Amino acid sequence: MMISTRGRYALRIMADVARHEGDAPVSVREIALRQEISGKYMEQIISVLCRAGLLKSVRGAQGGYHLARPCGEITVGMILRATEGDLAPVECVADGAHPCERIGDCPSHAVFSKVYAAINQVIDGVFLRDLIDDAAPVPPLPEKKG
Amino acid sequence: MMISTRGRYALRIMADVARHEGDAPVSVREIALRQEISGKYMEQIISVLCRAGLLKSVRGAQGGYHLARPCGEITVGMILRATEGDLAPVECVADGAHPCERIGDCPSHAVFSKVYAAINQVIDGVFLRDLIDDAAPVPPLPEKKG
DNA sequence: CAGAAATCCTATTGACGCGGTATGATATGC
DNA sequence: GCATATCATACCGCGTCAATAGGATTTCTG
Repeated sequence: MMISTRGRYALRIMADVARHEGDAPVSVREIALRQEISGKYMEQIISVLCRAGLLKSVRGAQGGYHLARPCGEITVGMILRATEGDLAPVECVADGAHPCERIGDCPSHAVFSKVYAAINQVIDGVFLRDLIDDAAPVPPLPEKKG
Repeated sequence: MMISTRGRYALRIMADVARHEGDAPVSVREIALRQEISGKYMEQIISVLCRAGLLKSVRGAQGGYHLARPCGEITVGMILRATEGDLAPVECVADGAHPCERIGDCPSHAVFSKVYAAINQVIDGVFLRDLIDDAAPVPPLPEKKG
């Protein structure tokens, strides 16, 4: 299990916001209710997603979050990299990596590079749009407000 | 960096043993000298590789390890799974996994399944034989014995 | 048979990240 | 001005990682 809850929650959060996009921003409390994620923990994850330019916030009462870009332009790769960091199987094959000192005598480098490429190909090929299309219809928000 | 030193060391250990296969078994001390890995730590990793049926041990003086099977029959996947566990990106897509309770409403499941499949395809398609063919020629063992 | 050389086994340690909680500051709609 | 939000830190318990340590067991060799 190499993707932690941070990345998994981030996907669910982004999908939730995408599904409920509208005039009103989506608040942490709404998402927490629907997704059953600790609100406080979610704040931290959302903060990362904002800084990564994937969400934008509306402060104050009736505030919340919007997608910063349309869901057809946001990939799973962007979301996971923002929250998990680069998904390289080992450090020395990552994008901006300093090559390890054993390269040249490293039998495994080629394999890890292939793994890295395979992972990226998948996560960069799936968009947020695809996630919400595939998924089940919008679950009802518990009408606690009325 | 989702593959820890255990898995990476395991690959180097297996490659080292494969390269130096012969009548005499390969000892921890030899490997430690060539690969610059802590001998004591290596013992633990090797112990796992033995239990996984990838290495077999020869006990006592002049003992050491042999490949349990020819290097054309050992895949990178076998080695990594033995030392790292299943390389599933999340638990719920692993082979014998109990499906998570949110399946059906989980937008990410399909993506993670694809990632999982892509990883397995790579690591199950590369054999120990390939590793030692690709790599640099056998490095000399420091002649400390003479 | 004694001892050296090796594997085997288990316990311990320090550092670090993960998952979450707590507290408070700041901004804003009503 | 107050409730409702986001924003920013600090903190904590826990498990894993990467070793280290110490000793028990097996076996070749002289």
